[in-house]
Order: sequence, then C-alpha cells, then structure tokens
Amino acid sequence: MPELPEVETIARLLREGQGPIPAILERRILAVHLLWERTLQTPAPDEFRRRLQGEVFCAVNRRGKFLVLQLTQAVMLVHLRMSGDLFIEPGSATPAPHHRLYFELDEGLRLAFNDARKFGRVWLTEDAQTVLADLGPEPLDDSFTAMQLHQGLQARRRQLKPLLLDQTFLAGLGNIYTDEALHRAKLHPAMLSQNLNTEQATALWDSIRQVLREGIQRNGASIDWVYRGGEFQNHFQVYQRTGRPCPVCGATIQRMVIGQRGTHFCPSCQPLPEGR
DNA sequence: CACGAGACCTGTTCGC
DNA sequence: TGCGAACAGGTCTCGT
Repeated sequence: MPELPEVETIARLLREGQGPIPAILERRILAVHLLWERTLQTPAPDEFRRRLQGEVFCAVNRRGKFLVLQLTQAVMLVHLRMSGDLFIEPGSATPAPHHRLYFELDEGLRLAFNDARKFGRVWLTEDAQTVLADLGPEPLDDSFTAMQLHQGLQARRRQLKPLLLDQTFLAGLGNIYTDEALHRAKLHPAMLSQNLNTEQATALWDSIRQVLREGIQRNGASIDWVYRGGEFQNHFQVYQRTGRPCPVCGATIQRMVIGQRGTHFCPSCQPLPEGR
C-alpha cells in the first residue's frame, strides 16, 4: 500500500494526532503483543519485548517508505509494504483480525500494526542507519537537485519505471506515484534512463516532486479496503485508469507490465522514442 | 550490471 | 451460485 505520501501522512498522524485521536509522543509502552512472529525482522521476540518494556516514544519521522519511531533507548523502524497500517486506537477496542503486533500504552491507548498480507516488517535497533543505509536520496529534500537526478539517470542503463521503483536509486516512490510522475513528465515508462536529455530529466525531477507533494497534501491515496482517509485516488491521471481517456489529451490509457508491475500510461502523451 | 521468475501472504474482483 | 485465475500500494533472492 503505502508509498512516501501515505507514510508521511501516517507519521504526521502519530506525531500530531488528529481530532479525538491523540499523538503518540511521550506515551509509554506498558505491554507488547506480537501475534505474527515474522512481522519482527529483528531482534528475537523475547528481546524485543524486554527492550520495549517501559519505553517512551519521543519522535516520529519518515525516511523513504520507513516509519522511524524514536524511543528513549532505541529506535523502532516500521515498513508497511503492501497492506500495512499503523495507528492509535483505544486500548479497550477489540483487536481487529489483521492486527499482527500492538502495544498497550499509558492513557488507555494502543498503537496497532495491522497488515492483512503479512509482508510488513518491524526492526528495533540502536542505530537506524543499519536499516536505512542503502536508501537513495529523499526526493523532497532541498539537497536533491535536478542535476543530481540527471547524473543518476546517466549512470545507469535501465528502463525508467523499474529504476524509479528502486529504493537505492531514489527513496519513496512506488507504483502509483511513479506512473503519475512519468505521465506528468510525458515520459514513457520503458524509456532508457541514459537517453534522457537535460530538459527531460528536469521535467521528471519536477513531476516527481509535484506528485509527491500533492499526494501528501491530499493525505495520500486510499484504494480498495486498505488504508483510509486519503483522497489522492480521486486525482489519478493514469493509475488504474486503463481504457479510460487521458485527462490531458483524450487518448485511451494503456496498461502494460514492466518489471512485473502493472504500468499505466498515455500512449499519446508518453510516446516511446526510437531506440528508447 | 540488468532483467525475469518465484517467494512471501491474504483478499477482492472478474470471467466462465 | 461456484470456482479458479488474475490482480493488488513492496521487496528479497536466485538464475541467466
């Protein structure tokens, strides 16, 4: 499910709360319930429970698609993968069927990790860098420039779509926002990264940042039964719009598979150059 | 290095 | 109605 904007939205919710839902900051962990052991990447369940006993949340951040929950003595990292969600609920609520891990907190609250497909993972470590070390740049950071992107594209010879999904190349894009960014930049998803000129690389840089910012501003995208509250799904130009008209030119949106991922694009706005 | 296939999982939707 | 196939926001590992 979640890509950068959804993870950012969840991080903000945990950090600031919303309406009747309080923030997680300064809340203390009273008990740990691990219902699906493979959720835990590291350490072993016993050590995980022991080290979290009495811990207090002091900051919530995001790096790529990782949630970074800073505690007093350690840091907990959460990756939601395809169907994960992380939220505060009343400690009195009946745990939902897909809760894989939850924490009873003080003030009668609960932090729940819910994940139907069981792909999500959690780490507890002293040093977040051990988990985050291979991630590429943050696309919305001021330090990430169009020139940097262009140089990165030049250094590889890969199709744009799988390259943009590669988290070591750029951290945070997933299937939705990649398709939307390529459409906005008028670039074919199968175009080879080495063939982009300066204007095209700059357009891609701009589009990536615009699409991610708009996603965050709309609280992410909510599709199917997973994740609620976002509304970016109402503003897709190509994603999941196969067979419908392109909002820009009216041509019929097509779907193809690239790198085993469903890929949506407008054949008229995003032509594949000769020799790609 | 780049790419494709298969694995990990459950739930929904689509076609016959 | 039933049933299997295809598909889903992600990432890892293995073989070519």
